[in-house]
Amino acid sequence: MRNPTPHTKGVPPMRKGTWSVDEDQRLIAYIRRYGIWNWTQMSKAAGLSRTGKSCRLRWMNYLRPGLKRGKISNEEAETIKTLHGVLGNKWTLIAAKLPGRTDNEIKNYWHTHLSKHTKNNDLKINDGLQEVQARAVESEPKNHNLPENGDSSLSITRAMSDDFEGYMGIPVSPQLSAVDSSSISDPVYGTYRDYTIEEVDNLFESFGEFSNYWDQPPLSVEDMGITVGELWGNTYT
DNA sequence: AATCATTTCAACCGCCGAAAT
DNA sequence: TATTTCGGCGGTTGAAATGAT
Repeated sequence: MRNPTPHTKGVPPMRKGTWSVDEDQRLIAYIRRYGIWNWTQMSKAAGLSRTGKSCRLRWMNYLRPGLKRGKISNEEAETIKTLHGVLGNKWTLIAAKLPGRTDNEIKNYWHTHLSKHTKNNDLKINDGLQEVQARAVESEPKNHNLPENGDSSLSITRAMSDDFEGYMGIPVSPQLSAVDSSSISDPVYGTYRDYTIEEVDNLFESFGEFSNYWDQPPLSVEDMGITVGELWGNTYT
């Protein structure tokens, strides 16, 4: 754990740096049990001394189900190179075309493997770029159901991303054409959702044992019944 | 085997827009 | 309406891992 935050008067100290196994277990167990609703409150309820942002980042980039973790394949690298040529540093949009990869992972890969080798690739795809851009602008906003005053630049970027599959022949996973961060599929536990506050309140009311949850100390990791080696069927250190 | 240099990548930061208060 | 909070994004950092000497 590098750079621990010094205690500031009146402000609870927050942990920073590398996540411990215990912290991972707590976050996973909490989300398995209660889902995702408010990262700041979830952190407290799970007994973590982490900011909500830190929890969200850890979950999205490392703990959530469906991440590949392995090396970027040649095919994936080609997709990243090509899409980056069209979209630029739109890491989230590029990641949406690569199943199981995070924007952070792709950004890292770009900087460490590709950024210095892209001059030729940029030239190669430049011919197609203008046509894709023109088509995206022309189709905006009527094909994307945007309000009149919507963010047309973002829509155009999305349109270019969608169109690029057809234009450049890049394979796109069907499930990713409509990636929605509000639902996450887990082969064992089904689908998680981002709950609204109302939904959480209703949930808590409907389950008597949770009605006084906020007054209770967090469950121990043992009570949560999760051990290292069982996390999403993977082992990690 | 020891030391120094380079690379990798997990996690932080600041900024911003949207939603809540 | 103004302010605060939250979460998403892209840029950046620096410890750990890996490679070179």
